[in-house]
Amino acid sequence: MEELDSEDEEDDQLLPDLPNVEAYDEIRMRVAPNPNGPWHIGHARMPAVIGTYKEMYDGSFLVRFDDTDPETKRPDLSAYDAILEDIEYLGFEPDEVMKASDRVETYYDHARELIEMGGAYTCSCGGEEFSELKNSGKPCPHRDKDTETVIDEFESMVDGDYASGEMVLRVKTDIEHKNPALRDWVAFRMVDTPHPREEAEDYRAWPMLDFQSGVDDHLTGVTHIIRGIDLQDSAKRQQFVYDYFDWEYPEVLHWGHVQVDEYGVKMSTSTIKKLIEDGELDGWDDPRAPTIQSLRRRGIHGSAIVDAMVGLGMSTSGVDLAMSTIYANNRDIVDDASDRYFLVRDGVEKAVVGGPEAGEPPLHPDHEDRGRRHIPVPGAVRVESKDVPANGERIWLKGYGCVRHTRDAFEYTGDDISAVRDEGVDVIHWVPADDTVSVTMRTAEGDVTGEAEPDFADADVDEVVQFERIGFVRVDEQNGDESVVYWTHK
RNA sequence: GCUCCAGUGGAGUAGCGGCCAAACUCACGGCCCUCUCACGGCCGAGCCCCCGGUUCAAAUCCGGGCUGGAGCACCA
Repeated sequence: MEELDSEDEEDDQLLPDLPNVEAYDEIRMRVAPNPNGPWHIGHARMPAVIGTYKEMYDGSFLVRFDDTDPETKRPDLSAYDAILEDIEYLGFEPDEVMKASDRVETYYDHARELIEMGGAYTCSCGGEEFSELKNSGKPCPHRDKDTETVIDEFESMVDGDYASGEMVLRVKTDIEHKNPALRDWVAFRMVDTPHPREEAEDYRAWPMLDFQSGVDDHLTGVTHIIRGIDLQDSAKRQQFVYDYFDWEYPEVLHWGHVQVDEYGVKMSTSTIKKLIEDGELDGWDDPRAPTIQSLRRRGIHGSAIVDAMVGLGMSTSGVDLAMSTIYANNRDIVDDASDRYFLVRDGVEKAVVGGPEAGEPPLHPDHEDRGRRHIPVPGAVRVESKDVPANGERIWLKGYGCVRHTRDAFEYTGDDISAVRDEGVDVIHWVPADDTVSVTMRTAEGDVTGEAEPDFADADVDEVVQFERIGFVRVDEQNGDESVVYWTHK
């Protein structure tokens, strides 16, 4: 019974326990992005889960930019900082930051050591040629070169004496291994294109992910690796290197791919980059882009994203993340603080006959103490065309009173709320016919324009407000009678 | 073809031998509250992929199948 009680206390933990935590003094993890662009929403899962585990175990994590491909997945120089900013916005602080392209000499040293141990060989087979041998479980003729030749050829690789494709260094694994994915994989290859970072532009022999990452994980004391199922075989590949060096492989967990609904744009860094280059998107923070920067500009809090990502758990199957989950999380955070205003899109002007000179709805229905807005009625108001009642019918202008649609005007019929409570009159939002604030609302479906009530000019840039009956928005620009807002969610 | 991995309401997760004709979050529908279609409250919705087996007892264990995903790159 005592055992049950003590277990109950940890019953509501967010994520399943990491394996074998007792074996380590400190749980250490890493986030290893390729800096080929700012992050899309799916990337948030890395810091969200790893950061949460860090908190659970009072551990640490480092950010390591795996930027060892200057060509195919060429690093974007601005992405290094952009990614670190994304992580900070999500609410996490890395304990350390490093770049693989700063550590190339370390990889060379380990390659030399591996060669000395007979664990690697230089190979000049063409890709297809080798693939055929490999698939039939046959070694290539280079496999049995003597160590000296291998060292010489590797140094030539390091010196940049070969062109791309001429020579690689392979790890000697098991050419007959039942899983073809593990047979004698490439550890280093030649790349003609210089690395975009000045510090690394002279290197031509670049390590492949499995070598670089395997060496780094050990050298940086990583105890737990969490990565996608696309890297399922990586641990098994890297195990060969670990065996040569007599290292202990960290614990590994894999998760499936995250798919996000609601976007027309494919969630891939290269796709988004192309759309921006082609001018289809205005930038990484375009509201139509499925990126972290975009959500940020829309006024979504990092923790709303993090909670949704953590909620996906650690399943290895592919998962669909509904944006509505992020929105619901964010609404929880934002609703109480957001002041209310009226915005009328697609407005129709109606003269108001009779009635007071202004309406005064509260800034927030649950917080009368915040005060009221003042919306003048200069003889006419503007309402959304879909809200105009049929002729002869009544409608309640929120914070103002009841009007009847007669001929082409609104005739004031009083402020007895029983019209709404007992007689079923609908309540709508409205703005004065003049002196409104022109608003451009940027949404994932494109820009929407409208007129906001005068007091909306008081809303500060960066503030999240709710346009009643429309949704929440983040104020992006305020210029007196003109304003740009970004759609947050309903 | 070879090798891995997974399969619980619309989405996600939890449960991992009896307390489970299944819990939670989001979505959806309905009702209530409300001068917002926000917030809040209540209700609805699953034969736990299939077939066998083990067991007094299976969503939970075992075998087979089916379906889905991933890898077999000089990408990460």
